[in-house]
Order: sequence, then C-alpha cells, then structure tokens
Amino acid sequence: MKVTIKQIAELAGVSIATVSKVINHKDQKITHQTRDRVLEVIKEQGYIPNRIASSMVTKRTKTLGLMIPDITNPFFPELARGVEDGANEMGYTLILCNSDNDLQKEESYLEMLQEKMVDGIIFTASSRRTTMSPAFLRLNTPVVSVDREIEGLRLEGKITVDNEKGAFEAVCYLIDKGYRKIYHISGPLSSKTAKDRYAGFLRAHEEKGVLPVEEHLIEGNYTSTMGYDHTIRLIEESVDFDSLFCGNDLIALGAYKALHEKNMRIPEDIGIIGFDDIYMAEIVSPGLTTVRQPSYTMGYKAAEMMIACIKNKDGVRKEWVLETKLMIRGSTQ
Amino acid sequence: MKVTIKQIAELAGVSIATVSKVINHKDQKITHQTRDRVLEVIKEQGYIPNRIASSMVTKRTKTLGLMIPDITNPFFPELARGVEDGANEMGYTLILCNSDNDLQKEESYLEMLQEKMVDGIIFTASSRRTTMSPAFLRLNTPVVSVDREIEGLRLEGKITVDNEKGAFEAVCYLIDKGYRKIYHISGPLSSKTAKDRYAGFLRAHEEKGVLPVEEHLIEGNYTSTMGYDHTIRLIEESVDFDSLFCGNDLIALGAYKALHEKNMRIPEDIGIIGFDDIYMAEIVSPGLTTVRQPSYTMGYKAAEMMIACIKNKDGVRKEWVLETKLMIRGSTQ
DNA sequence: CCTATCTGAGTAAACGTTTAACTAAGTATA
DNA sequence: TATACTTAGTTAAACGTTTACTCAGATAGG
Repeated sequence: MKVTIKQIAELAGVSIATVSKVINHKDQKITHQTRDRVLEVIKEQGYIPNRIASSMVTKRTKTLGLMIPDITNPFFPELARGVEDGANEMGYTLILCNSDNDLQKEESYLEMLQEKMVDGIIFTASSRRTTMSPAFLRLNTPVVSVDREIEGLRLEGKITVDNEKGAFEAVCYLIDKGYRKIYHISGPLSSKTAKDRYAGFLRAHEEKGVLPVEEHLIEGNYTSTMGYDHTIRLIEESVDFDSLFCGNDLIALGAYKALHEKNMRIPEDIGIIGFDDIYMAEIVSPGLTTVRQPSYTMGYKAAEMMIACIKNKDGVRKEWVLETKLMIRGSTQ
Repeated sequence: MKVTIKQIAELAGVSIATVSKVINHKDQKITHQTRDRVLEVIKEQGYIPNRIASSMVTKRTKTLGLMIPDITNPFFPELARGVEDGANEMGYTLILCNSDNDLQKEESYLEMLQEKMVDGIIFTASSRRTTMSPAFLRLNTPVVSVDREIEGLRLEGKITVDNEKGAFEAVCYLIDKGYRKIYHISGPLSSKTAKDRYAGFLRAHEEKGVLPVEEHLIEGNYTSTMGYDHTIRLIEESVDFDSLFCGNDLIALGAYKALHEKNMRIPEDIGIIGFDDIYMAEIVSPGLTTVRQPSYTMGYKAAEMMIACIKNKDGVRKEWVLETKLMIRGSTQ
C-alpha cells in the first residue's frame, strides 16, 4: 500500500490540509515547527504525492503531448529533445506519439491525449493532412504547431522556419559556385514545407537569371531510399545534371550512396545540398552542405510557448519564424 | 466546460453507472436500446472520458515511463519506437524521459514518473550508475530493464543482447579476413555493455591464436567525436594498425571521418567494424560492417513484457537475451 | 476590560470516474 | 399462488488530493 497524504497527516498529528499546504509551498501561514514535522514525516515515509489526484481537482496534469510523424526520422529526435528539455524545466512531462503520417493514427492519438487530459499538444502534423476532421475541430486542448503548419485549426502558437528563404539561399549559393544544371528532389508537394522549398528553388533561378527549370523538379517523399532511387535513375538515363538540391538530408544521403556506387565524385562531378542539418550531415564524407534548421530550438520554443499559453501569460510571441543557416561543407565546391 | 459522464447520463435518461458500463464494454447486462441511446448521446456530444478520474479508482493509468539516456543518440529512436508501438498496441501511452546519463536527473525523473502513477517503467540505466540510491530501492513500480542491466534493483524483466558473443563474432570475422592489428575503441568500461564487448574482443583473439592485445584497447565514450579524435591520434602517432573494432557505430563513423581526412581508404587501408547497426550504417559509403542489435525488437519486447507483468499474466519470459547479427558491408574486405 | 483583527490550523465539498451492493420488475419453478 | 431466480438498471461509496470557508485563540486598540 502506498502512503497517502492522510497517513502523513496522522503521523504528523495535523490535518491533511496542512500537509497539502506544505507540499505545495503554500505554507506562508504554517509555523516552522509544524512544517518541519510534516517534512520529516514525509521524508521518513518516502511519501510521493499522487499527482493524478491533484489533477482531479486542479484540472491540470502538467503533461504535454508531442505528436510527430516518426521519432525514427533523424529530423525529430533533436526536436523532441528540445521539447522535452523545455517541458522538463517547467515541471512538465511529455507523452510521445508517433503518427507515421497516418491520419487515422493521428486522430486516435489525439483522442488518447485528450482522455489523459494533457494540458497542451505540440504538433507536427502529418504531411498528408489536408483537411480537418470533426475530431480536430472540436479539440479544446491548446495546440502549438511546429515545423509544419496546420491550416484550418485554431492554434495557440506556431513555430516554423523560413523554408522558402533557406532554399533560396542554398540554390543561390549553388548557382554562384557555377552549378547550372540543378535538379531538385523534393518532398511530397502536398506539404507546405516541400512547396516552400521548391518556391525558393525557383526564385533563386529567376533572380540569378538562370533558365526556368520546372522539369528539374523530381517529386519524392523525404526518404533516403527515394533519394537513392531517383539519383540512380538520373545517372542511368544519362540525364545531364551537375548538382542536386535535396528536399532534406535523408534524400541527400541517399544520393550520396547512389553517386558512390556509380563512381561519381562529390563535389567534383556532382554538387549536393541538403536541408535540415541532421547529425549525420557533418559526419559523412565529404561533409554535406545543407540548410540548417534549428530543430532543438524549435522544440524548446514550442514547449515554452505552450506552457506560457497554459499559464495565460501574455506578452509571449504566438508566432515564430526561425531563420535557417546555410552550412557550407565539402559536398559543394 | 467539458462534458462529463454525468451530463451524458442525464441526456440519455439513465444513471452514470449505466453510461460507465457501456463505455467500458461491460454492457452484457444492458439492453440494445439503452446502449444505443447512450452511444448516440456520447457521439452527439463528442464526449471524451476523463481517464484521470478513472485512474483514481482503478489505480491504473495505462501509462508507461521510458527512461533512456538521450533520444538524440541514434541508437535510441528505434528502441523508443519499438516501445511506443508495443505500448500503443495494448492501449498504453508513453512518457519520455532523457536522463543524459545524469544520476540526479535520472532520480528526479523517477520521482516524477511515480508521481504520475505510471504503471511501469522501461529503463535503460545511465552508464554511470553503479550504486542504487534509496529512492531506487524504495521504488515499487515495476521496472523492465532494456539494453543495460541494473544491478542491485529488483526487476520485473530484463532484455539484453549478447554483447560478448556479438563482439566475438565480429572480431573473429576481422581475423578471418586477415586483419591482425586490430584496435578496439570502446565505450566507458564502467558499463557492462562495453565490458562485454571488450571481453568478446579478447576471446576472439585467444581462440584464433592471435597475440594478446591488451594495449590495443582505447577506452572512449560512445561518441563520434571520440572515435574521430582517437583515430586521428592513432594516425598521427603512426601507430601500426590495420583495423578498428569500434564500441558502437557512432565511434565508427567518427573514425570514417578521420580516415577520410587523412586520405586513408576503407577498407583497403583500414577495415572498420561497428556495433549497433544504426540507420546510417547502411547509408554511409562504404557501408559499415557492424554488429546489428535488434533495437526495435528490444523496445517492443520490453513493452510487451512490462504490460504482461502489469496484467499479472504468467508464462511470460522475464528475461530475454537477444541475438546480434553481423551485417557485412563494405568497410571490411 | 471589551471588541476587532490577525494567525495558524482544521472541515468538508468537490473533482469524474468505477464498482460492489442493492432493487424492482419480470420470468420460471414447484 | 407463492417462491426463487434473472434481468436491467440504480445507488452510493471510494479513489487522494486542493481549497474556500470556518474557527479558536492570541494580540492589539480604545
């Protein structure tokens, strides 16, 4: 049997209200003697308060939900870590949900989170989501979106990255370096991030006065397999290209593999730029030039924003567009 | 105001007990008419049961804690994913904790998990933990350890990998391929996994009749930086080695980087074997030969074991030593 | 000395469920 | 017809806290 506040109260010879006050540091009106006595009993009994019971009355669980597509995708661990650290610092705990970009799973998790009465949800929506189900619209738990936008849903906050600008800078850099036949292996264009990156790709060409290149777009799905397959295909079909701007680093690393197998050199034969700056981008040889997303910061800020919203603090920014940074490494010259 | 079971009861013209029974499918003794009426009201009102309140009376939260050193370490996302999938399938939810191998953090998280009344904890202990604090010993939440052992703590289950054998096979393979000057960059030898892998390294040498090689041990700490630094040092000090058996893949990838920078070829000049088989091992060029740990399975089985234990199912194995598998790729020849 | 104020602590309701025990009505049994 | 058993549902206690309100005693003011 676990020890409860009641038993502590008895052992200390006070009422449970007093114990509660001591636990919650609402003890301005408690004498030192009683407080110390209570504290001593608590320690001696190894008492651990039951937060489930507190939640019943306070209507706060001090728990946040984190919904991401897949923690196994190298982009997300850092983001998750940022959220976790932010939450933890404020005394919040995190429930992890992997939606696998599956709308059904997303909704069933959403329901679970509501049942568990989380105080807020930090949400990277499925890239497949285009329309909001009734379950979403009825949601009355605060939501902060991160990385991807969620259109048609009331959000308490939004954290994104300027994808268009990041892509623009990357492609400008490629053009400045003399690359002219740039192919873009993108993510699914149904997602806003992929669309924005493609827009940046196009704008860079326009502003640099390089030919229109719509046929240089290869729509993929953000996986390394896709990057590999498309690159192999480009080579085998003898397509004339001198560089790849990849929708993310996984695609880029897939391309690395394909180029190695086909004995083509990076960056001498083909230049490569990725997007995200995952851990491996630096480890790989040559280092992958890529557009860094501050994923840890995104997660951290999301947690911060979420908690500020829960506490009804105002003066907190509700929208944050973070800057990317071009990390120049060996895959371009 | 959220709608409660009470309001559903009123609207459906039944008692809350009846509503509770239909929600929990204890409705054998409820007529179709009443059940359907209740279900209809529930749907119409978008009622979501408050599991916090249920937990109060059932004393089950259907929540598991997952404590790992760092989700950002590429070994853990797959493991976490396995745990999550296993938990989710059984209707459980996961609280994620990153201990950073920090004993203090570990203990404070442990307390939080207990406060939140998790039904069980899946635990990859800090590699630094050698002794159990009173907080640990008093713990009366079931614990399943995964990957690393936790000595001196009552465990409901344990899932490990045969590290010694995995290392043994890897090093045997290296010797069979003709490598003779094998250096081992290990993890911290305070951890059992690192110790076991080193033991396998030694046994392989013995059984193959290759010289004793204690001075070929370089104790590191499982990071790629460490792998990089030590490899650079080996080369700059002109140490005579023809291959590296790395304590994990991160170390190996660090070594890759160092070798590339020093213009040494893999596997022609130096053969490399890692441990774990993280995602990148396959993507990198040449592919990294490594000892595969079934991390997803480990996580999944841990969740399964934990939940079986919670439900007091017997006939479930309490200890599972999973097999590793040598994944032969291009980094050895 | 009487009253008003302050101090430190206690009382009890409330949070939203589950579930054991109960009940009223209907049905089968003798 | 009286009795026992089913059936379909209700009642009410319990889970472990927080917190608004109450209260007794001490202190201060006039």
